[in-house]
Amino acid sequence: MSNEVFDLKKTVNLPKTDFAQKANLGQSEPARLKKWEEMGLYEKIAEVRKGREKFILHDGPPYANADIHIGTALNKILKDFVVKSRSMMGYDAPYVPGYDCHGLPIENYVERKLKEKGKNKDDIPTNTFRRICREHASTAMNNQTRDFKRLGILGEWETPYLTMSNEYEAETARLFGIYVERGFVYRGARPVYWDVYDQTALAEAEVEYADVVSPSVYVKFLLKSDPALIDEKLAGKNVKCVIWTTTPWTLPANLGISVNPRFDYSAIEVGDEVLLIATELVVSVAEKAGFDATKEIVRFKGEKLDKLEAQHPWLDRVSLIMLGDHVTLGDDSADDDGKKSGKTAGTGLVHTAPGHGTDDFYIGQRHGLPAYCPVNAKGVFTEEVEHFAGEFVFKANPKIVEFMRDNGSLLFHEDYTHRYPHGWRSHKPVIYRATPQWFIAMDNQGDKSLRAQALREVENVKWHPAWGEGRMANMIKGRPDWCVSRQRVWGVPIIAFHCTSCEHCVIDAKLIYHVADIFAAETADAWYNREASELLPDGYKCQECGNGEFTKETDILDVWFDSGSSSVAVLETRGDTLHFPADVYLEGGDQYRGWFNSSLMCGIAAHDRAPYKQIVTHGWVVDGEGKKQSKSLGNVTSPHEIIDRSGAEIMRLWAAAVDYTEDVRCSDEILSRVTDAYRKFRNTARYMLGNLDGFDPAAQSVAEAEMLEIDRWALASLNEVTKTVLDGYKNFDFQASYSALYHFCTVTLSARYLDILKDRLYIYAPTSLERRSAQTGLYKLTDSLCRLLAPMLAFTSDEAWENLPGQQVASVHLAEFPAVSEADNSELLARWERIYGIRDEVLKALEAARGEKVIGSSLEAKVILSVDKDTTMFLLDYYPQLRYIFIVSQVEVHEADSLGIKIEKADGEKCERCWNYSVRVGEFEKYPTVCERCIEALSELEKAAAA
RNA sequence: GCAUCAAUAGAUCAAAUUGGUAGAGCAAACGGUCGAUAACCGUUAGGCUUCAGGCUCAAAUCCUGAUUGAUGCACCA
Repeated sequence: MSNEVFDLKKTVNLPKTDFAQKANLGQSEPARLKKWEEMGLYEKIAEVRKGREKFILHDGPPYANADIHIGTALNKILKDFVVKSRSMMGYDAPYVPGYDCHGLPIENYVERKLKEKGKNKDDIPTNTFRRICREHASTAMNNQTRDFKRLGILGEWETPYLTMSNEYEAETARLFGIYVERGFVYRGARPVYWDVYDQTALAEAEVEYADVVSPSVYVKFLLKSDPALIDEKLAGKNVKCVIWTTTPWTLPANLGISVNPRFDYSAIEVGDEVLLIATELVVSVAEKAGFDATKEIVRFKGEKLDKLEAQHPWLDRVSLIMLGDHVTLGDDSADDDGKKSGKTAGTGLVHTAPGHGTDDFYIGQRHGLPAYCPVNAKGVFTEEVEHFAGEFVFKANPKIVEFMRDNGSLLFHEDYTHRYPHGWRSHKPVIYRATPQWFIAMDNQGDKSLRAQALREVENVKWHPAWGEGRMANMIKGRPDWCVSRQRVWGVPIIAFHCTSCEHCVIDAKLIYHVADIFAAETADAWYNREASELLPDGYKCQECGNGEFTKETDILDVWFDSGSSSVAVLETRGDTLHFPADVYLEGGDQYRGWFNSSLMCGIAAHDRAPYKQIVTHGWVVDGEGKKQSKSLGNVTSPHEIIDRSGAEIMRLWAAAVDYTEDVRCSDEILSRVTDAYRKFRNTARYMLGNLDGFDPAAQSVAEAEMLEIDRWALASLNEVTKTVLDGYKNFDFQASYSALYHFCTVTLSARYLDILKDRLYIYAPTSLERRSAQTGLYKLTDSLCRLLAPMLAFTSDEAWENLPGQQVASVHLAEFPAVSEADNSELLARWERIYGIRDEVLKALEAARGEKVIGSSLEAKVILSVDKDTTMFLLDYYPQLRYIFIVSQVEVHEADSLGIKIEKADGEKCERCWNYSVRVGEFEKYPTVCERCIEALSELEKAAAA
C-alpha cells in the first residue's frame, strides 16, 4: 500500500464530458446537418427500417412562390415530429416533400417582373412565359428546401415531387381523363370578372376597386302568380315586386328575383298598384320615390314568395322568385377604410341575373336557371337582346333607364356613387360575365356521385381534432360543382379540342391519355409547342362533322386540381417507397376547403376512397396577443430570425410545447421561455453524461435486482414517462410528450434524483456498488431521454447520443424508442412519493432554519423528525439513507402524535472531502480531516492505485 | 353576414370516460450554494377560470347569450 497521501480534491469523482454546456446552436446545427448529409442519414434510416410496416405521411405541397414564413415552418416541423417518431416506433416512415408550382400568384409575379423590364406578357410566346414561371418556381423551391433542411427536417430533399415536373403534369392530366371517363366532367358557363377592354377574364386578385357613379334604379316587376298565394287580402290586386340595381344593363339577363325567407315584407298600396318591399326598407324607398307608404295591406315572411313568378318589365319572360340567405337589407357594408357608407339602398328583393353575378349564378344553379349572358367579349349586347342589340353595356345603361321610364316600370332613378371593380391593367370598370367553363359535377352518377361518396368516406377517416369530421362534412354538403378551368397559362392544360368546322368540343378520355403520354416526355409545354394535329392521333376526325381540323382548348386546370391529384401522382409513382392511401395528411385548418377537399375528390375519382386514413390539422401562428401576424402590423416573426438568433432547435421545441390544434402564439417572451426549457434539457443531459465518464455499460452495469432502491425508483419513473411520451407521439399530441419530458427533467431528475445522487457519485469509490448502481441508472436514463427527445430536439439529442459511452449506433435517429416494461412498479413508486412528501416538509423546515441563520448549506443541518407510528415504521427501512435523501448530515426519527421537524446544527466537524458533518472526523491518522465514509473510499482508491 | 374552433396565474400547459371547492414546472421576488457555475438547490407570492344569465345540493367543465381572437365561406346587386 502506498504511503503517498492523496490530494483529497482529486479523489472526488466530478463530472466530465465533451458535451458542452453552451449549445452554440448557430454553429453546431449546420455542422450536424453537414454530418447527416455526409453519412446519408435519411437513406440509412430507410435502410434500417426496410421491410417494416409502412407509415406514410403525405406532404401537402407548399406554394413555391416566396420564402417560408413561420407558419410553413410550424407545418414542416410538426410533420417531422410525425415522421421521426413513427420511424422510432419501428415503422418504415418515408418523407417525400413536395412543391406546388403552378398558378396565378407565380404568373402575377412574373408579369410584374416583365413589366418592370417594360415587357408585356402578351408580347412573348406562351412557352417563354411558362419557362420564366418555371424558373421562378424553381428558385423559390430551392430557397424553401434550403430553409426546411436547416430546420433539421429529414426527407428526400434531392428528389421532391414538383407539380410542374413532366411526370406529375402527365399524371394530373391523366387523372382529369379519369374524371372524364367516369362522367363527372361537363362544360357549362359561369360568371367571372371580365375586362371588356382587354377582352380577358380576370382573377379576384387582378381586380381593384375605385369609386364610380352608377345609375341607381328601382324597377317594378309585375307579379304573375296569383297574389292570393301570398295572402287572401291581395287577391285580385295589381302586385309588383320592387327591385334595385346599379347595373341596369344586366336587366336584359334577369331571370329571377331573390328574397330572404326570414325577412318581413310589406305589401303597400300606392295608387292602383301594390308594391312589395322589405318592411324595414319601405320608408326609405317611399321617401326617395316620393309616394305615400302608409297603406300597408299585409306583412308576411319572405318564404311566402318561394317559387312565385314575376313578369320581366319589358321582355316576354318570366322571372322566378327564389329564396336566398345572401339577400341583405340595404347597403350596410363598410368601405375599405372601415367607415360605414351610411347609404340606404335596396328593397330586399334582389334582381338576379345568373350570367352576371356569382351569387346570382349559384342561386340560379340551385333552381335550374342557366347562366344566361347575352353580352359578348367586347361588352356588347348580342343580337338576341331586343331594343339594345349591338350596344356597349355601359352606354346602354341610360337608354335602358329611359326605356323603363317610358314603359312605366321605373319607380325611381338617381345617381349613386360606390366602389366598383376595375381591371388592374386597363383601369376601366369590369363586368361580370358568364363564360364557358369546365366543371366537375358533385351530384351525378347517383350513388357513386362525388358528394355522396365523399360524405361516406369522411366517416372512415380519423380526424384530429375530432371536430374536423363535422367541418369537412359541412364543406362537402355545401360546396357547389367544382369549376376546374382557369383562363391562364401557367398550369396543366385542359386537354380538349374544338372542331374548326362545326365548333364541336371534343373531350375524350382516350385522347387525354394520349396527350398525357406526350406530357410525360415533354412536360405540358407540349400543348403550346405543338399544333393540335401533332397532339391528336393520326387521322383523327370530328365525330360530328368528319372534319379533321381542330383548335386547342386554351384553359388550364385549377391549381387545386394539381395538388389534389398528388395522392395518385406521388403516392403511386414512387415504387415501393410510398403507396395509396397515405396514413396521414397534416396541414393547416385552411385546407379543409383546399387540399383535403380536392384530394378527397381526386382519391374518390381514382380509387373510390379517401387518399388518407387520418387528418391532422393545426392552427395559425399569431403574435403574443393572439393577433394575426401581418406585415402592416409589423408583428411578423420570421423563422430566419429565430434560427439566426436562437437556433432551429428552439423553433422545434416551441412547436412541441404549444397546442397546435388552436392558433399558436409566438413572441419574444414565449421564445425566451422555450429557450429556458431548452437549457434545462441540455444541462440535465450534460450532467448525466458527465457522471458517465469512463463508464462501460456492457461491463460495469449492475443487475437491476442489485441496484439501490432509489435507482430502481428512477428507472420505474422513467418507464412511466416513457409510456406517456409514446402515447403522446402516437396520438400526435406532441405537447403531452413535451410536458411529460420537461416535468421529468425538472422535477424527477434535476430537483430530486440528481440532486440526491450527487453525493453518492462524487464520494464513493469509482468501482463501488453504490456508484455503479447510480451509473447504471444514469446510463439507462440518458439513453432513453435521448431517444424520447429525438423527434423534437433532433440536433441536441443526437449530440448527446454521441457522447453516451459505449455508443454503437451512429445517430439517435437510427435508434428506436425504448421499450415500455409492463412490470407493476406502483408500490415502489408510491413508497417514494411518500418519501418525497416528507422531504418537501423537511426542505421547508430547512429554509426556515436558514432564514434564522442556523444553517447555510443543508449539510450543516441535523434533522429531528417527529412522525406518527405508521410513518416511523415506514421510515425504518430508509433510516440510514434519509440523510442522503434530505441532503443533510444527520437525521433522527422519533415517534410522536403529530408531525414535527426540528433543525439543529449538525454534530461533529465538516469532512474536508465530502462536506458532510461527522463526529468521527479526526479519528483517522492518515487523513485527519476526513469522515468514516471517506476513509473507506480512500482506501479503495489506494488499493486501485497500487494494483 | 354565415359556419367552425377557442378563451384557465406574466407566458406555456394540466384539471379523467361520467359536473365535486383549479395544479405543474417556468418566469418574478427572496434566499442558499460555490464540486453541473452564462450552472445547481430551496422558499414565497401569483387565478371572481373573458363577461352576463340559466340548469344543479354542486359548474373551469353542461345550456343560452354577449365580448374578443383565429380560420373558412359569402357579400357590397
